[in-house]
Amino acid sequence: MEELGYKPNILARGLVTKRSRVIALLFPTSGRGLGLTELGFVTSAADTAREHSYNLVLWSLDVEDTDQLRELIQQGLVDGVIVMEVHLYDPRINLLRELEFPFTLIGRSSETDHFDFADIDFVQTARDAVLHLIELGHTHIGFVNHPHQKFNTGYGPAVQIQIGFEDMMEAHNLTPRFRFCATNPQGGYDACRDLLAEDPDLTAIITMNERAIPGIMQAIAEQGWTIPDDFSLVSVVSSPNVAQMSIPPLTSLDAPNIELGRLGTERLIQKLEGTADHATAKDLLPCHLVVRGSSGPVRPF
Amino acid sequence: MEELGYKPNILARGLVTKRSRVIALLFPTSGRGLGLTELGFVTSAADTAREHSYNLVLWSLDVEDTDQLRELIQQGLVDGVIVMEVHLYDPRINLLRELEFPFTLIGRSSETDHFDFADIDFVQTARDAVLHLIELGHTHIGFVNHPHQKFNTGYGPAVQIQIGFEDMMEAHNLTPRFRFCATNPQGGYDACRDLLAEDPDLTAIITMNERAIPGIMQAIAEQGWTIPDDFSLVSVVSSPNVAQMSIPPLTSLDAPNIELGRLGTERLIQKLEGTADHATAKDLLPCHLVVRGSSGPVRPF
DNA sequence: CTGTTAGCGCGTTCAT
DNA sequence: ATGAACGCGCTAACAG
Repeated sequence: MEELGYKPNILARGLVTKRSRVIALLFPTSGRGLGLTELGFVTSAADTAREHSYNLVLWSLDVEDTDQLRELIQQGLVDGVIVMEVHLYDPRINLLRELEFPFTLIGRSSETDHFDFADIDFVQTARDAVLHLIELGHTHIGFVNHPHQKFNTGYGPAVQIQIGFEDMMEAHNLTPRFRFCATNPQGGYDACRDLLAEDPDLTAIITMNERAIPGIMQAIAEQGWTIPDDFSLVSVVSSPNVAQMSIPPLTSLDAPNIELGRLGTERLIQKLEGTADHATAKDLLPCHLVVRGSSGPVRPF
Repeated sequence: MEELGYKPNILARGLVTKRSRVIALLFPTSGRGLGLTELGFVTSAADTAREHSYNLVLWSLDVEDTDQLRELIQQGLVDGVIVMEVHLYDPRINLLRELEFPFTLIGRSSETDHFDFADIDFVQTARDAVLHLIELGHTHIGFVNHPHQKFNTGYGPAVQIQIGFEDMMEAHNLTPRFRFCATNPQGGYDACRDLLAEDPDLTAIITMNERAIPGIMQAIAEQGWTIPDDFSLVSVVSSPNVAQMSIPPLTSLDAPNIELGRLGTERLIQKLEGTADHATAKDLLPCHLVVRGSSGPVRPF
C-alpha cells in the first residue's frame, strides 16, 4: 500500500468508532482563582492525556453556563470531561449526570459519594501545618482563612481546612483562633492585627489566603518582629513559585497539583476505556510540607 | 424534522468540510517558563477560540519534539496551530512551513519577515521603564537581565529588552549598567550587589527576572535602604499577581498577555477562514505601566 | 427553492 | 487467511 507517510484520519476513525479520543478540561476563568496551582492542573492533564494518545481541549466556561456546556457536549467532539474548580453545589455536575456523560472531578461536590474525584486532603493538610508548628514549640497559633462569604457559600476548601485546624488544635488542648480575610494584602493586615489583639501571645499564623500574605508580613514587621525568629508563618495549599518570591521564602504546604491533574485525567480515561474499577475513585492527597525560611522555633519568653 | 434537541455532529461535519474547527496551542511545559503570563495566553486563546466557535486543544510538546508534532498534525484533528514560547531558531516553525500548515506565533523567530506573529514590544517596554525612572529624577539606573546563557542562545526577550535599555539610557547621556542573573533570589542578590559595587550611586534597578526580585530587595534592605524612598525597583514583563505579592507592591510593566493570546488566535482563525489580509500581521504590543509602590522620586543627596 | 444522492476516510462485517 | 462492501452523520452538488 502506501509505504511511506500514511496517517489515519482521526476524525473518520472517531466517526465510526464513536470515540474521538478527545477529552475536555472545564475550567472557569471568571472565578478569579486562576493561579499557578490551576496551571499545574492544566499542564499535567495535557501531559497525561497525551501519554494515553488523547487530546485535551480547554473549555473555559463559567460555572453557571450550563447551556453552553450542554451545547458543546452535544457537538460530540469529546468523549468525557474533567471538571475543575468544583463547587459544592455545582450546576455542571447535575447537567453531566442528566446527560449521563462521563466525567471526573478535581475537587469535591456535596454528593461526594456518587462521583469520582481527586482532591486535596484539606483536613490532613491543616493538621500537618499545625503539627509542624507544635513541634517547633508553638502553642498560640492563628489561622487566616478566605473571605467569610466564600465560607458561607460552602466553598469546600475554606470549610474543610478550618475543620482540620480546629480539630488538631483542640486535640492538643490549644485554642483555635481564626479570621476570615479579604483576598488582598489589606485584608491580611487587618486579620493579623485582629488576631494579635485577641491573643497578644500569638507566635504563629497559618494561612491559605495567598494574596493576604504581604499584609500579614507587614503587620508582623510593624510589631517589630522578624520572621522566623519572632514569629512563624506557614502558607498552606500554595504553590512553590509564590513561596519562593517572599523574603524569607515561605514554609508552605504545596498543593499536589500535578498529581491531581494526572489522577483526574487517568481516571476519566479508564472510565472511557472501560478499565476502571467498579467502585468510585476518591483520591485525597495531602499537600507537601516544604520547610523554607518562614517557620522556626517559638521565641523564648 | 427533529423539533427538539438536535445537534449536528461536529466530527462528521469536519470529515466532509475538511475543517474540524479545532486549533492547537503549542506550549512547551519543560521550558521552566510556565508562569502567570503563560496562563494568560492559554485562557485568552481558549476564550477567543470559543467566541469564534472553535475548540482549542493543548499540545504541551517539547520544542525539539518535532516528530510528535508532525504526527499530531497528520492526525488531521486540528486546522492550525498557535506556537507559544517561540525560539529564535525554532525547529517547530521549520516543520510547519515544510508541511504548509497554518500557524501564528506568540513571540518571534529569527525570520521575522515571513510569519505572522504577536509579541511584546520589548524595546518600547524597556524605554518606558527607563523613562518612568528618568521622570522621577533617576540617572543611575541598573538592569538585571536573565541568565547569560539565555542571552547567548538568542533568547529574544533578553536580547531585545537590553537593546531598548541601552538605547534609552544613551539617548539621555546616561551610562547603562547591567548584569545577567540566575533565575532565583540568590542570583538577584548577587547581581544587585555587583551593580552597586560598580556604581555606588545607583538609585534604581529595572529587572525582567521575576524570580530574582526577592534577592534584589534583600540586597537593597541590607544597604539600609527602603523601597521606594531610597531606592526604586521596576519589574518589566511581569504579571500583576506577583507584583502585588511584594512589599511594597511593585511598580511594573505588565505583559499584555491577554491581548497577545487573543491576537494570535484571531489571526490564525482569519487565515483559516480566508479573511486575513494579504500582508503578514506583525503585532507588537508594549507592556502596561502600572505604578505601584516600588518606584519613587530619587533620594536627595 | 426543496428533495435526493454521493462520498468524506475510516472500522467492521460478511463473503470468498 | 485476505478482500469487498457497507455505513458512521454530515455537507455539497445536483436534479426536479
